[in-house]
Amino acid sequence: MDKVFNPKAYENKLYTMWLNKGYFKARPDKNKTPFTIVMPPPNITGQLHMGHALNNTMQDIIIRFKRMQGFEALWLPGTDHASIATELKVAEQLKKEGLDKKDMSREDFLKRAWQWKEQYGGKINEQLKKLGSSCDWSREAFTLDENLSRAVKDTFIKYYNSGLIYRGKRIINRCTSCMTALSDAEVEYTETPSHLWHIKYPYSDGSGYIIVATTRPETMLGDTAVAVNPDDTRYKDVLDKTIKLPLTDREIIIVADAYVEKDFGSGAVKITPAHDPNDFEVGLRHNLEVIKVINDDGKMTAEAGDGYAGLDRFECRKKIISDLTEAGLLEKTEDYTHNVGECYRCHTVVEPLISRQWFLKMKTLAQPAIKFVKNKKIEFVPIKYEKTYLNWMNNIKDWCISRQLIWGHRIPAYYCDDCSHVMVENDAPSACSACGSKNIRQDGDTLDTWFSSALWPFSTLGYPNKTADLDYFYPTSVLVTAYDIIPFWVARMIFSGLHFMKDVPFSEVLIHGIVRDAKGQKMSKSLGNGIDPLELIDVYGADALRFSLSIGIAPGSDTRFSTEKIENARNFMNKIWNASRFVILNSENTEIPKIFSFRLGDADKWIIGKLNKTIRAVTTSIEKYDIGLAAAKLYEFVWNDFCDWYIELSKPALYSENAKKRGESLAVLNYVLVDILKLLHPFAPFITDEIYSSLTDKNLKISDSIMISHWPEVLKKFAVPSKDKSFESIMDIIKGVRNIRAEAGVLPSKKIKMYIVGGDGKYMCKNAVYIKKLCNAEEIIFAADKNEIKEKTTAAVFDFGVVMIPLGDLIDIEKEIARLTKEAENADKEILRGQGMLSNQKYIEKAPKELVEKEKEKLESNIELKKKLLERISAYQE
RNA sequence: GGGAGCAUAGCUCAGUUGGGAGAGCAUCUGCCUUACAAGCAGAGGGUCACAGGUUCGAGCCCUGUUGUUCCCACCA
Repeated sequence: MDKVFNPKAYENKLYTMWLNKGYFKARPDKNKTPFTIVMPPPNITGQLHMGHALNNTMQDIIIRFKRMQGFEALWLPGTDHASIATELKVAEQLKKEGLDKKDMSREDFLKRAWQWKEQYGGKINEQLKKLGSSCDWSREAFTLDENLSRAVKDTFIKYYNSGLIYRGKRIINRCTSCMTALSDAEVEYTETPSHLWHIKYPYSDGSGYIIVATTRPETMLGDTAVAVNPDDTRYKDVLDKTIKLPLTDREIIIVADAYVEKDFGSGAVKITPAHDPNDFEVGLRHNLEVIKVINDDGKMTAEAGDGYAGLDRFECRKKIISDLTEAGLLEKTEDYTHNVGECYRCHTVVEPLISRQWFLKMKTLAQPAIKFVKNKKIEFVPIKYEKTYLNWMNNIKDWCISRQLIWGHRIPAYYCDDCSHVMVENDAPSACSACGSKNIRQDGDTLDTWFSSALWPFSTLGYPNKTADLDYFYPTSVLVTAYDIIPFWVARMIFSGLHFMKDVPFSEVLIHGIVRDAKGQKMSKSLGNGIDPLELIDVYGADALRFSLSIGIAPGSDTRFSTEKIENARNFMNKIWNASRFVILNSENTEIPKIFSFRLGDADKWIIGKLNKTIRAVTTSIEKYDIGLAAAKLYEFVWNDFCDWYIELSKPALYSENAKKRGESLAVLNYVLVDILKLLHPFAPFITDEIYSSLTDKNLKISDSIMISHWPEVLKKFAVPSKDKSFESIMDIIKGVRNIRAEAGVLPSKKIKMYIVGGDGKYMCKNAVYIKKLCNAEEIIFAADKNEIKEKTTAAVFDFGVVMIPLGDLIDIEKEIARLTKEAENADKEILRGQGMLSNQKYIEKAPKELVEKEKEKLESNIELKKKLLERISAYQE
């Protein structure tokens, strides 16, 4: 083993070894229980960020744990084609070469897109490998793969044939920059300061005007009515009037509709059915004309009229305002802040406009998706996210699934140019099934990327074919993802899985938070506060990064990342490295007996009892997916119990001449160490395997790699640490003496003499070697009679007795009395508290018996402690 | 407008069915003690947001208040 902890020396080597040995591979095995995780596929455009690092660390911890527990553990990786994001990237690249997507054929563009994918698309997978991800790369999937594309076509056709997919003209969100429709989920709203313009709409008969308020005056060119609330008495008499729509030569009507709020603005609303979802509904109810004045590219259409047609929508807005002002029709302009929808990819303001698109009907699909979650066939961890999910599912609207993009799954719909017949089929029909015409063309649109992501848990396992994989690994076990894509992805996988597989896609959904920076801000490109996980791996090592992301996270909560955290994790790795080095170096050339073939010492029993407790805590915590707690328990055990105490306790034996004692001590050290490495392996796979391969104790069952070793089990014999003269009392003495030494300013190198008065002399005598070593004492006199101690001493007082230390001139009697008096006061408080509780009849009756017993014991020990303290104090005062 | 969460040490956060408040970092003191100074030993530091209630007992359960964060809806 290297003297210095240096993760770079072994990380790549080990990963290659794991890959070559095929440890990540999973295959159906009837003798084993499957445990499956499908990786949330990162976008091919993606660079590994801290969110990925957290997400994949959690999955890797779970999958490595289950693998060690003996499950057939499959972690299935892959990437998502990310239509919008990729198309943007490719178009950008083309632009640099002076090319324009618009001038290219579909085939040429696709060729470039695939080239781009080959060149840059695999990057993120290489990054995931650096993190140590133990996924089965032989199964790596891509949403545009042949198999997955077949699944997309198959499901589209099945939906269509069962009437769940329809094509219709609806208001959709249009990104005028990406030039495509977006689903509701793909629109992000941000509060934006703007204005509310109050416009006078004159009646045609010249009898005055009605005032309407709007945030989007340019849409007035497409107004086909003004609506008022039917109960609004102010407008009762104008309902049969018409309005001369300003800046146009059209006359529009006034309708009464309950959608209008009487109390907002003037109580009259301009209705633009082509550019607002609510207006569209009003239009349907009143049979209004639909006039589209804004085009797919955000420019005004010909119908906007002379002077406006061809203008950009925001230019048009300015012109409308100035024209209205000129005409004296602008009543007032108010400052107004409201939510404006933006494209989630490029942040262009989305334009709601009427358009013919493909939709998936959601109401019927949502029903089982709600039921299975409510019945706990799918459980959210933590449970609170069930509400987020149900809230979304209960209020679901039809899903606009068509996109005006090239990079994606082309919609398998064909139109007859002669009779307009629509055919939805797997392969292009050669002739129209209605009129026999050969003039057939395929729909030019592709599907929303999330349509293929929704099939991920079964498309990656072979669907639509009935494969052995699908049979064995589906439904998958747990889905691990951040809360921000519950609607986008989790919800859609659930209804898709239920519809096509007739079974849930996973039985548990583990939701984690997002990684924020040290100040608690979201990491983002625009803020420039993102941290590159690869740079962290380079500096601190992958294990440190993983551990810093695991420790102290609470399920479902956001976590802050800071250099302090990863430094602390790195220090922990260093600690493990050095503790292991200590054990391994001492084991060299030593005959080590089998553990339990000899009588364990009290310290050994203590550490094995602690180990047992840790095994149980870590195992149950990971099983509950409480990764943060599991990591914290391990940290505490390894650093505080094993390193700070047990290794120190083992030194007297290791440095003694007694070969038998040396061997026995090493047997325990190796035994505990190997379990520590195993427990830690899911969190820190590299360092644990590197150390594991250096272990030399032949009694340990060492496999080729810790990856394929067995998860530690609780030893029944030590399940409950024996309550005897528990070793903790020895530790208490050590702590007490160390405290006194520090307080009195005794140099650590100075050897002291100790008298122990009272207590179980035999037990303490047996463990004297530890006290001596850890207190740096040269002489301990047990069961001393305090009357015979003639030296001036300072004392550590316990309920069982007193430890007296002659410190000569270092002793300050005044301070000593003050310290002991304070301790006595504390003991007194405790006594009063205990007596109060125990004299409470109701407490005695209702509290659990063990607790009352414990309370009694405590009271007795405090009374004893106080007595001893008072004795000491009076001895000083004499 | 609807919903969810959070409020505990200077900072970041744990706290498992209610049974004497914890960790890491930071601070202070002393140490190169042959695994580790990326370390060791010791110390200080909290009215568990506020007000009520339930209980023998509340950081934890209930009600309300205040502050704060997020999600959904998108009233022009």
